[in-house]
Amino acid sequence: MDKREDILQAALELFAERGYHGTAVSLIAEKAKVGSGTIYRYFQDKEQLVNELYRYWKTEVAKAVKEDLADNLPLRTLFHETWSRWVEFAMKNRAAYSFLIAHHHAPYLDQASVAINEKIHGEYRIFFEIGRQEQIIKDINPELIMAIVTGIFSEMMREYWAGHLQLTPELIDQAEEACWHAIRR
Amino acid sequence: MDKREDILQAALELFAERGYHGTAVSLIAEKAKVGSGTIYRYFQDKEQLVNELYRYWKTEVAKAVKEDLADNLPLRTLFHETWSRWVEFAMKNRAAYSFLIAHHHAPYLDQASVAINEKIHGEYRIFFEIGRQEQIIKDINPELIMAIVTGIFSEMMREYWAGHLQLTPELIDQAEEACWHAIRR
DNA sequence: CTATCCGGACTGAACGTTCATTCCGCATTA
DNA sequence: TAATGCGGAATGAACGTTCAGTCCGGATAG
Repeated sequence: MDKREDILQAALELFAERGYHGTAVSLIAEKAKVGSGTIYRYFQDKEQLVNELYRYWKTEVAKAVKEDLADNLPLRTLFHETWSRWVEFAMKNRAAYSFLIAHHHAPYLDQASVAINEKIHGEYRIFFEIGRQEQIIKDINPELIMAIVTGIFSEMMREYWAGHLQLTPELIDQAEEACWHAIRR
Repeated sequence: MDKREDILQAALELFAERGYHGTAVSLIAEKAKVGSGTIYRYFQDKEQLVNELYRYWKTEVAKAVKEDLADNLPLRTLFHETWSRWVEFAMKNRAAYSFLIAHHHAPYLDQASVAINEKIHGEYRIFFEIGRQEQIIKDINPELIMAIVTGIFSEMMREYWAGHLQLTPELIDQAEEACWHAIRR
């Protein structure tokens, strides 16, 4: 019984559902089945808790997307593989992905969290920059390419979680293809 | 000097920047230069205030996008016109658009707000459904089409406001074209 | 083996602060 | 004078955080 894990898990779910300011520390304690004081044995304060969560899951997604990924795949194949893994992660870890997009630009994220964010963002962007040079991807600002891909993906997940969209394998493929049409030359 | 307007404007900017739970009523009062009690002369409580704001601006965007819009335009032209108006609105009313996307699925939105949401959502979707029948738009779930378009658009604005993207007229056109490529047949 | 002791993980009541909301007296207008 | 609009101090609930005390498993003493 790892209390630190229990606290992180409870906080993740509550922050994802109710937001940072909408979640009282006592509520996290209750859900994690610990005394509220215990939270302060593991985390300096509420802000450190949310940052630790953010960095942990941001890194987890990046790991899940990258691991055992053959390099020198053609870009279209790489895109397909990445898209699939992203979907798989988001569906397996709804609270985590939901938490990440909700806190993406939150003012209480500290320097370290912002740094991790930019690092990972850059790792994805580089692929589109290469594709652009190879004239596979549209000749437009790679930041816009990133916005298109992440925008489509996160909105699709939001609508799925809101119950407006059924994520069948066909729909996931259709979304991927549409996304590719948006960014390919 | 209309205090009700002052309160709505102050609340809009604060909610957009700091979120609902992150904004104290006293802060709204200070920014609007009224006593905190005055807010309760115009609004039942904080929740009614946020809902009134939401419905007001949701309706405003819809109006701005629709007004004086010729019907029987070809869908591609209609899409261009809508995209342009949407951009114009978002840039002229940063706080309002930012507020709207931040509170899109918030749990404190009441029935009336959700109803307006669905009504306007449906008005947009119908165009894509027609385009689908006319075989101009991809033969996929119209909700996915909606998610693609709103996802690209709102992510683009977020990145612009975060300072990561310069919204030049060319970039706006490029984004529109990319978005069209995603959804056209 | 049993009894006693001990460190520190843990709890939750309590603290000071901040919150949303109410209340009341003053100012303004009629 | 009476009625209304308003500001901001007052109120109590809820917040994040603290801390005195409890509990428990293992070390020590008998």
